[in-house]
Amino acid sequence: MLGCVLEHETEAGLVAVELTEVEAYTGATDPASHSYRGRTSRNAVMFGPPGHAYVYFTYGMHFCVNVVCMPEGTAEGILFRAGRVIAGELLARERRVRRRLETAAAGQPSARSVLPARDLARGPARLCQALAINRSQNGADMSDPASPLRLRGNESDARVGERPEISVGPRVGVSAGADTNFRFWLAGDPTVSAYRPAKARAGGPASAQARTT
DNA sequence: CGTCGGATAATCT
DNA sequence: GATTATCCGACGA
Repeated sequence: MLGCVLEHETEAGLVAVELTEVEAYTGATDPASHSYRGRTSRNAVMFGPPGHAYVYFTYGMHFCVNVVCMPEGTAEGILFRAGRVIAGELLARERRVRRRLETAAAGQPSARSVLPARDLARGPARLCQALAINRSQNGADMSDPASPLRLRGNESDARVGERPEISVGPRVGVSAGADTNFRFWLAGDPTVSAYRPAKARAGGPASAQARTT
């Protein structure tokens, strides 16, 4: 998927990103996968045909998008973690800034300067913000060129034909399966998100028992 | 620059 | 009731 283009056409216009960072989730064999414990209403799309979008809501405020990768019944997919905006940067910037203002609305106005271009889709939830991907895109067929949300190759990239250098490492923010190197990114690309380990449970496993109030 | 805590609600146990 | 495939601003170096 690295180097491929994900684009979303809405009434507001088109935004496209070249994927620079992805993660694999291998379902039944992967304790970090949402589909590890079988089918639920949330992950149902993962059990469907490949090429469709599995969009999920997390942390009470963020969306992330995967592409289903295996035949019906096998719930494996690729999470799109980051991309470089190659079309519709103004629209992407609008969406990202608007979200930022909404978040800060209750507090004091932020005196921060302009968002750097590399941060527009740097991270799975930011990528969904920039592309306006939400619950209503869950199940969309991204393999259909006529679909508003679609995947394609990147024929216009000057690097076509070259072999990109791909780095590999553990996935971000997962606790189970943290030792599996299922994260892949274009080496040295500035739009790749920063690695963060899963949030440690306060004080470690021992204090989890102590905290029984 | 790095590290930390709060926000915030669907989902699962 | 706990956890979460995250982001942002604050703070300290």
